[in-house]
Amino acid sequence: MSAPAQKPKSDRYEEILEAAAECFQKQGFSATSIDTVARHLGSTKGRVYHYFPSKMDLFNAVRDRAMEIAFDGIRPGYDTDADPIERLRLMSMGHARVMMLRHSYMQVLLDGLQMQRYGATTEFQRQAMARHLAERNAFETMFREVLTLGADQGVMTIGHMSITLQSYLITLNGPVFWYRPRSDGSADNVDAIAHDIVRYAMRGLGIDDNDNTSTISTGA
Amino acid sequence: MSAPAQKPKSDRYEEILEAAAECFQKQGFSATSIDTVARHLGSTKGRVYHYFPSKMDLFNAVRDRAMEIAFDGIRPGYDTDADPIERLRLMSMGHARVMMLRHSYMQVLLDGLQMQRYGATTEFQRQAMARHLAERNAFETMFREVLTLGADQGVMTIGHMSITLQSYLITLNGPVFWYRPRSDGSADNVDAIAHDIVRYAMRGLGIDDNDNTSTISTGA
Amino acid sequence: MSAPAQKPKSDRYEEILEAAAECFQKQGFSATSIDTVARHLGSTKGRVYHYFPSKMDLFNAVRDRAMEIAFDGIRPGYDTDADPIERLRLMSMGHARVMMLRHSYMQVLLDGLQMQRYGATTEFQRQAMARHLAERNAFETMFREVLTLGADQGVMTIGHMSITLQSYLITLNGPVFWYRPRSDGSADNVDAIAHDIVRYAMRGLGIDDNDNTSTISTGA
Amino acid sequence: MSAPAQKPKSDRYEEILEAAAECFQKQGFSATSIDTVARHLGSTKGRVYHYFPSKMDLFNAVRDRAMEIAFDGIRPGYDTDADPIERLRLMSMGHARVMMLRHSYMQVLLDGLQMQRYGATTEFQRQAMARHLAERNAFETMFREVLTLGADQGVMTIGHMSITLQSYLITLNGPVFWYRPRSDGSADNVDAIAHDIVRYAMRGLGIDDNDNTSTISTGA
DNA sequence: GATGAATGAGTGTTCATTCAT
DNA sequence: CATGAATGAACACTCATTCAT
Repeated sequence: MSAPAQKPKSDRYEEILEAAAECFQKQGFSATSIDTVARHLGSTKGRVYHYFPSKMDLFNAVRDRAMEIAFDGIRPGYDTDADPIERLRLMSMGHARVMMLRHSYMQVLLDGLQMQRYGATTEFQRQAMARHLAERNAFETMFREVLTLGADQGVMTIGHMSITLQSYLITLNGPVFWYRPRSDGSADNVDAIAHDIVRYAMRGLGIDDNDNTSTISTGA
Repeated sequence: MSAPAQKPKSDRYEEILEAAAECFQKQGFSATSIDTVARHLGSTKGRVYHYFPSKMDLFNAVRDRAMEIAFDGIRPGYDTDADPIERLRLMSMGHARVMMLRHSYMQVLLDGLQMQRYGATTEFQRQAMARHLAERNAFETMFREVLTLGADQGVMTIGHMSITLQSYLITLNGPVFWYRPRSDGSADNVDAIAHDIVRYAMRGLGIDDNDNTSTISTGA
Repeated sequence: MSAPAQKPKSDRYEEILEAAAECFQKQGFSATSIDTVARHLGSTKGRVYHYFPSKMDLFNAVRDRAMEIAFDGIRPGYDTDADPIERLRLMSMGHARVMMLRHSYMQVLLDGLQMQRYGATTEFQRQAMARHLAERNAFETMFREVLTLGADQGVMTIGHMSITLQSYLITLNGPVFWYRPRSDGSADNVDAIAHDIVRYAMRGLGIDDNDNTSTISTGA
Repeated sequence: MSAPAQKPKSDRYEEILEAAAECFQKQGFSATSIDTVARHLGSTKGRVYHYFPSKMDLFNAVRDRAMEIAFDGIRPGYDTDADPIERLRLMSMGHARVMMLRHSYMQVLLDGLQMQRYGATTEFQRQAMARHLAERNAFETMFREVLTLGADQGVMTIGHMSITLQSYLITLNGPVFWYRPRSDGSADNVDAIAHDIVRYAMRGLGIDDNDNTSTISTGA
């Protein structure tokens, strides 16, 4: 049930990817050196370069993986056979949870979007960037669809679609900026936080569940 | 005394700060070299180092300036003698507008927050970081106050205060991620965009002006 | 016994040698990596290292082979039972032709001579270098012998023997610097070019056949 | 009288150029590291990079300087108001002498010509290469002119012009391959060697001065 | 025999920083 | 004030070589 659809390349590959995700998240692309990643792995650069031909390729691989994870987070909700509000709620909860549970990958994802400025020098890079932007578009479109449906049915209040969509998504993305996973790896009240965020975001669309309670524990 | 509150250091100083803000925004902290900033100024490194003892100090100066700008954006609304909803609206509009009009500085601000780990190597650095975090806290507190007031008066619906506050602020910050200033420097429909964003954000608090129109022009 | 004088090691060995000759010729010793050679073979490094213990050994092997080829080019002429002029002409034609027909190997040979300083680090290396220099000496001596004979018989005009010998040989080597094999592998007018070069070189020794025609076709 | 036509950039610049010429000569382009050059200078890489933006630029600078030197060697003879044979003799003597006296630069020059194979990756590089080839062409053309003149006047015997020209030049270039400057920097019998080489080369064109003596001292 | 993984030393290059002028 | 020179520590990436399989 938890086996990933695509075969996991190799344990080494996954290991490096994970380490890279954490480093890129903690320090950003430029400030992360391949040596840093290698040290994180307890190995030398050579290992990294054996699996990834360049730093940019490594970053792209992390970003691609992150994108997959993001899609996996919303697809169940998107595919549900329900009314737009319920579908949106499920997608949003899925996304908000991923934002916390796969924090490293998600932060890299956002960094990467800001990164058109790092000047895609090579043709290959430009293609990778274009592909990534296309995927982001596809991701946004899934939300846009459901929002449009809700607007048409008169159950959601949407002003300017693009602005509203961006605002809605940025709200769900919020945890990236302040959430820090428990160092002890314990369960955490991720669900409760996600619930609060989604409620706030959906109210912005005029959807109110009249439930004003919060179950977030105040932590340690 | 007609001198402005904070004396404008010197034209040279301001010039460098502005150039640095643009460079840091375009490429991020790590990817920006002092040479880049100097070239942007049409001078050499020497000038920069004459005014700022290190790259980090330059960055801190930009960040401090950005923080000032952010405060300036919300203070008029905060100081207004009006009900919480109106104060919040004014503060939010001010912030959203600054987010677009002073885009460079604001992006640097957000980058800097993610960056608690660019090695606070020196004691001096740690202090600078601490001071900055304190200022950010003060900034948030101004919003928190008004939100608390609104909640107490029953005119705003707030679940978990921290989550809601973060969500509210991140929504206003949204433009940093997708707004690009008109290259021709023309007026732009900043106000219209800000209006839409603020309406969305406030709806999340249960405040609805029932105005569902958008006046955003679709541009050139 | 019908086996050739030097047993052809193995097909694999020859294959690698040939590929290495081409790579070393195209890019020089330093710029050629073992990976490059392997890729040229359509295999991986392992194969190369299986037959040659180090890059330098591979290079030495190519150089040795090149030396053999050079000897093979002049020996028939040298062994001919004829007067010095005819012997010299045959040797020279043989050498000039080899210079074009075995272009890769010959270029490696010249490169190697310039390279007495690629750190003869190991004792083994020093021996290989010494052996190679001895062979080069033997090669030059074959020409020197015939030249001396010609001088003694008064049919060749030779000033300072070493200078003249070096000048004579470098002239024959000329094609290495500008000859490029036809990419379509067609017959080419190698003989005609060789003929012109040899005539020029022999005139320098005061030998003139009074034939001033050239049969070089101007190509496609 | 010995002041160079173009101002000598700066002493540092010249110093680096000279060191680079020696290193490139001794080890070739690929095998020479910037660190090697710096060590040769008794400084660090930084100095080299302060004056030359890249290794390739450094190499190009050396090559350009070498080309100048080569031109300076033959121009007096070329400009002389005399018959073709005398002009050719003067040019050839000049070239042969430069080949020994400026040995490092000249060897780099020849290496550079072989180097089209190092794949000119950047557009800028391609231009530099093209410019260099054009200069080499101009150089060859000066000889070709005089040879054509001599052939027209019936005082030189030239078969196929290109082959003969290349053979002639390669003969003059000969010392690059075997000449080693006296380590004690003493005067050396450069002129005597040049004289022998030029006589050999010109005999190849059917020009004979009937002087068969050599004045080369047998060295230490 | 041959491959893929891994390493460590190096190589070109960048860059923050210092300093003499 | 500002520049140019210089340095040393990184950093991305390459490569000869070794080794387990």
